[in-house]
Amino acid sequence: MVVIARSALGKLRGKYDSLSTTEKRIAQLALNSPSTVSEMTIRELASAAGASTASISRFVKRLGYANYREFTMELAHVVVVDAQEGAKLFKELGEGDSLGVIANKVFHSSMASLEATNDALSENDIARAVLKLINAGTVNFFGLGGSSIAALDGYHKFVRTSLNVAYHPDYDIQLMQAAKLTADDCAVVISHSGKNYETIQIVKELKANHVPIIGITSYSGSPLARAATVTLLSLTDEIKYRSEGMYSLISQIAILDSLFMMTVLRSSSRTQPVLMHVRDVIERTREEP
Amino acid sequence: MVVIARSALGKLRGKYDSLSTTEKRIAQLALNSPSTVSEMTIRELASAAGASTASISRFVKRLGYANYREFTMELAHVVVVDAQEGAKLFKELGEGDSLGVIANKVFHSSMASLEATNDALSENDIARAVLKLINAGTVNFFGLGGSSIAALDGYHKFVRTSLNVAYHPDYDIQLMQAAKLTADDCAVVISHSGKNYETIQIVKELKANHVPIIGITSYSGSPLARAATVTLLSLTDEIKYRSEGMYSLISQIAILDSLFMMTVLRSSSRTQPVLMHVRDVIERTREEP
DNA sequence: TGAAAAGTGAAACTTTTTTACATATAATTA
DNA sequence: TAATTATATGTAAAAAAGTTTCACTTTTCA
Repeated sequence: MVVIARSALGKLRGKYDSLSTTEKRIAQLALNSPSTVSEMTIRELASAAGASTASISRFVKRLGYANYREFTMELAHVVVVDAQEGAKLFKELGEGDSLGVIANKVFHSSMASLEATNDALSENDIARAVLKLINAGTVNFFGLGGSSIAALDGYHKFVRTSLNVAYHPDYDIQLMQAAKLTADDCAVVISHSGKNYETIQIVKELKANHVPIIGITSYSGSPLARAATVTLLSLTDEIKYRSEGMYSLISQIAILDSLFMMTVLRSSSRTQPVLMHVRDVIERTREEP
Repeated sequence: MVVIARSALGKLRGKYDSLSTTEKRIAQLALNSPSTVSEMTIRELASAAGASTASISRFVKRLGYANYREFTMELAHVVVVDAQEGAKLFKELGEGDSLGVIANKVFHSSMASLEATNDALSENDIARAVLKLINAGTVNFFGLGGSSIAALDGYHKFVRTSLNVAYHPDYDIQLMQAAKLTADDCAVVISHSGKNYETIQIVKELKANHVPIIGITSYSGSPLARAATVTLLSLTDEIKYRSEGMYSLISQIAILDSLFMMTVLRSSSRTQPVLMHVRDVIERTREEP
């Protein structure tokens, strides 16, 4: 027969009535403040309950534990479970938050953003994007302002592959670069809002040259999303931050990570040697040269 | 001050690198199967780890526990938490993986990295870092290679605050910049390995000038971590990737996000107006000018 | 009411954990 | 490179924690 294990508190309540006076006192303590008791030694509990250590020892065995330590361990479990049930959802960041709380909120928001972004990715779109990348003559990253960081990251990643990649932080150069591309190349355009004026100028230039565009943006209705050949959405957690664009960066980067890994794995035999070589170079720069 | 306790696994990961060989063996056991270890006596663990009971005792104290029992107790906590989140283990990426699977793995690894990083952050360290930032004459970001992206991101974020920030991608300029700083300034040095030769040169220069250093690295035992005034660990999921440093970027950025939010919220009245203003400027560049 | 049963604490005993000490090994410095 | 210092680790003794025995008390119930 399968017996569902009761929690420590359950056992205590269940057997409470069959306990002796001294043992009831002990049980009472454990029921009232399991967390405190879980941290006590057998002596401490004995003195707190006005009983002898021997009584405690017998008491826990009566409850079905092999020894005192097992008992305190289960009590601790109870505490954790309780604490977790009490954990509430994360709200907006407030000025009263302690540093630990702020860190938790930031991290969990980032994680939620990643989850949302991952959920929203369609395999179909990804496949189209990867194909464009693999077959492109040159892969060009475009991003301005906050998104320039993601674009730079994309460049850093893909430069390790056998693909020909290009990126320049300056807007004018990006625009000129866009003018030079053809339908055989591929452009990765990153913009949180998808409607930044300069970015759209670049997109127009690319469109004029029939360059395939992989757009990474947070808004599916934005000009960038509408103009792109393939749109990959970098979603952010619904939580409102003082500076919203900030949190799509991590999602943008994760999308680039994915594209990178896919590119590497897909064109494996072609890319692997280059990747290895680049990694070796990096390794060599560590410590004394 | 209320200190948010790090989880046992967080502490383990955080200090892992600075442990001795024997202690690493012990940590490994605890990381691999916390539930088993949590039920072991010190003798059992000692024999399982091929160490003496004395080593175990010292080991737990180094992690910050008062005694062995406290350690096993916390490990038990972890078990409960882990079990509740449901196991979501991902293996190494394989060439046979479909695109959807690759995306899932990448995203979940990033999320796991964020979780581990968050876990390993101690409120104490964060507080010290934020204080250094807020009171610094100028805040300077240093990062080379892959970490230059995180450094640039840090610059982008903090430039919105009322703090004076600086960053330049070029190594020589970074080095010169480091030479100009004083004890009144603050340096944020980012390096995945924490031992890149050029980065260490910068660190030495900073040390010579007594500049407070906030180090962001993945290895607690690295030269950067040892030299830094405050070290914040950007952990990565244990899963092995073809290109390991790649995945600490997201953790690095999340740490910077946290520092940014804290700085903003802490020095609220001083920062808020600037932040608003910068945001307005950004807003104005959207759509037709 | 009085024998058996159950409850209890003191103390002996066992096990577990910590600390002190000695030795080996690595790192540092003169 | 030798000397010195710091670090790492195990052995063993001390301390602490936990369990069991046993004698004594209280309760139960025929």
